[in-house]
Amino acid sequence: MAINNVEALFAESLNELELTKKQKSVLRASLTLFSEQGFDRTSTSDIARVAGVSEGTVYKQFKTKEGILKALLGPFIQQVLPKAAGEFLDTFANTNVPDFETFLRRIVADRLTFFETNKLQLKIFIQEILSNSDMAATFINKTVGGAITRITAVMKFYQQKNEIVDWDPVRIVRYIMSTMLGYALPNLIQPDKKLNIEQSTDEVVEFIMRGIGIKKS
Amino acid sequence: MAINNVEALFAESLNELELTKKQKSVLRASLTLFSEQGFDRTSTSDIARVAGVSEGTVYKQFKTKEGILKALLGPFIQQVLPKAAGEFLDTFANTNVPDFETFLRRIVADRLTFFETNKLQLKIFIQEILSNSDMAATFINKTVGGAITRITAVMKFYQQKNEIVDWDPVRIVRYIMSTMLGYALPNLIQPDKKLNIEQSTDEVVEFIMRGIGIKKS
Amino acid sequence: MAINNVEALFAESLNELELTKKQKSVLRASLTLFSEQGFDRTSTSDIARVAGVSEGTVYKQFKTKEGILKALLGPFIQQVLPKAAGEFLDTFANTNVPDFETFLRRIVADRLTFFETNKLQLKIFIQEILSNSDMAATFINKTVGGAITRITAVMKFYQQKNEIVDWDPVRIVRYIMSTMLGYALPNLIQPDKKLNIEQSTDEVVEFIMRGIGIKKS
Amino acid sequence: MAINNVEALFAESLNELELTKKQKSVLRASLTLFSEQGFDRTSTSDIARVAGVSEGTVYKQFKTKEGILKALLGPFIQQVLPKAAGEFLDTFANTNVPDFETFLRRIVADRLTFFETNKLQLKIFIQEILSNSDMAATFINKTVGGAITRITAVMKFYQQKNEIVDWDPVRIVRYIMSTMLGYALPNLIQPDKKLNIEQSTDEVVEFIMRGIGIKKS
DNA sequence: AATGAATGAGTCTTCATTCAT
DNA sequence: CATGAATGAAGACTCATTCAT
Repeated sequence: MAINNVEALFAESLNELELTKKQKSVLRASLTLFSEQGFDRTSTSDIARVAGVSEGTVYKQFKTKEGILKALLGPFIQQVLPKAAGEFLDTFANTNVPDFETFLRRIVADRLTFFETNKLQLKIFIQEILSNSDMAATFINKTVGGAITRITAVMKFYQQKNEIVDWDPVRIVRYIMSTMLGYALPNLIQPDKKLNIEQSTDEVVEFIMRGIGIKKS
Repeated sequence: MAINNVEALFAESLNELELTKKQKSVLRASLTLFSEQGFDRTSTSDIARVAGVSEGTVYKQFKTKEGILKALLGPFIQQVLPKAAGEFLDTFANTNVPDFETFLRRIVADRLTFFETNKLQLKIFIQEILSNSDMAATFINKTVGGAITRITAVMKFYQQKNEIVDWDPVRIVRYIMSTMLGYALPNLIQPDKKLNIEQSTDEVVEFIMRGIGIKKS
Repeated sequence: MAINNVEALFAESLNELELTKKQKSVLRASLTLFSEQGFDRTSTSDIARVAGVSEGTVYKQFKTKEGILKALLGPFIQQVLPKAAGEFLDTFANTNVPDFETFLRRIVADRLTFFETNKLQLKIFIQEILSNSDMAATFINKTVGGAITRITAVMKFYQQKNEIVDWDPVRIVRYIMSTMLGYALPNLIQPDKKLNIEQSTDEVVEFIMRGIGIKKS
Repeated sequence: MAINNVEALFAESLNELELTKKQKSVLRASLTLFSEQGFDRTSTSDIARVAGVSEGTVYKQFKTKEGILKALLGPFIQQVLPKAAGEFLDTFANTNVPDFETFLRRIVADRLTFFETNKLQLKIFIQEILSNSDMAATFINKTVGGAITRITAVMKFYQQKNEIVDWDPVRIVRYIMSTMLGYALPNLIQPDKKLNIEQSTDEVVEFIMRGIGIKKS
């Protein structure tokens, strides 16, 4: 069964929910099971068993199985890009505008930490995006669109300062993201392995700076 | 239902099968449906309907639903990395060893073409890898392991020629792959859009060469 | 779920119950919901919500969902026929025995008023009788049987006075009841429409008197 | 769960369905069970067991439990009133217009036979009408409305011939129907008892003719 | 070879009922 | 007394798979 109201995914927030201990246990069990086996291969009786509650309890707070998915992914999605964008803006709010490498390092470290913290949600999110075209479309429209505009502004700023190459900002963002993804992806497939954030950040920044930076003579 | 014998996925090859017109139609329908909705959200009756055959016919050649998946992914998986590795070896078989950029351009163009051609299989493959840990483990053991060894040799070769930075070859391969992935991924989510192979190759190579290349003075 | 102890339905009386404001609210909500959607399509949580109480409160007074039904129908059933029979007896207690038309008019007006007042209970009662054979059997045995005897006596009285045709009293009662039913039934289906008691009584009596009356020459 | 597409009930006809032996068995079992226990108190596993088939088979032809209900009631509803109305028209197609008593006797015998033959469907139909307001509304709009017009014409015809009293035709029809109902209803509650059509018809006609007929002097 | 009716285990979901707070 | 979280037994429905025709 496909997810009907993907819109709702982006509207609700987990924080607003009053969750009892058992209901949190349901979410924890669902997070594990969905990420390990996928949404469709996880039955609600699996969830109940792992959460140590009855199946009825699973449905008390989350009216449907999809409801659990929404409760898990909603807060996640709201932070994937928006927070990054917020970070950019905060950066400019500071009078001390950093050089691009400092800026990049901050972003990369922040996002790698976010990915590592939300590894399981990210895995579930990707699973859904690959088998639910609505999900993908809505995500792109609601989330990606707005972020691109702001990020582009940042890139142009550093391009004018002649710190990075004069490529299409979208292209630059693509490289930053895909390089980070190169470090994050293997950990999605084997979630028990932990990402070394510091080293990864150093490596990503080193590579990206070579790839798009401009050496001042 | 999880896939039981992932091992078998790597053993069988579609080529060995004698397929009638109707059976090919079943595979074509399955490829489309699996990639659009995911394996679990696709029912065998969906497949039969889209393929224009009876459900009985679906089960004539492919004993189970998983059998269809194996028939689709088996040949694909055997080519994801192995063929790339083969390409490397062929390169060395030639006496005319090219410079790294030429070598890189050939690999990138080849793999981007492969991804574009096998977009749907790739999408299904990723879906499975994310919800079937057996699949991931077997893939890594059987396929990735062997490729790494050979690729490492190639990288070291060019490092000794001082054409690329002296980083861990695995790290370099990670960047090459993730940069390509940055171009391929959006097309997985929206498979109707076609990748401009030439331009993408140019851009990938340009970025990678800046990122890991060493300018000869 | 079928009703187990229909017997009990006829034993208990609502009057014996001490009902708090909230419990009356439960009964009122149940009456509305049962009559609109039927007993089975009404959930106890619906009742609790409409009554503005918690589900626990619903079960405080009425041990089971069937208990609510019994509380609603018990008093109703005890009045459907018995009171009519009582009416007959009272009539004879009077020394002024009325002519049949007067007698009939009194009965019809009384029963139509009763139906109109207890429209919702009647609707629920019919629903139950049609899907609960125990209910029907018990009702006939306990309630109808006794009434018939007394009513027969009344009919024979008027037949001997040569006011009505000499048909089987059961047949005559059938016509009286079915003619009244002809006016009551449409209002069961559309309970918001109100029955015009006076006009209906006039019409019923006019028709019945033509049908079974004997003109004195 | 209420019935969603009552409209469909009136559109489809059982005759159009190709039913296998087992599927007919499902309908037969459903007819019995629904009429005995009611729609809601009958589970699909009950139906399967009584029909001697698997639960899957129940759902092969009738996509939902409601689908079975529609298959049972659709053909019934199309004949409740329409056929009666058709009968009237056919009567007028004959040059030998019968007197009202002959006409009435024909109608009553026909409808009592219909009720007796379709006793179980009628019982189910009434159950549904009492717990599904959509059902009632649609039935009245689609079926009753049209019939009234034609029946009214017939009544006026006999009124002009001075054979029956000059009451509102709707009122007359009400008496005819409710008197018949008086004979049919007890058999709904105890469906194993068979209605004596001939005697019932005689009695109904005798009573109705007294009630609305006009004696020619 | 092909069909599609038939199967039955398994899934999501509802709901009457209980009980700790 | 009142609450509502928790339970678990059904119930409607799906679907991979089989097999007689």
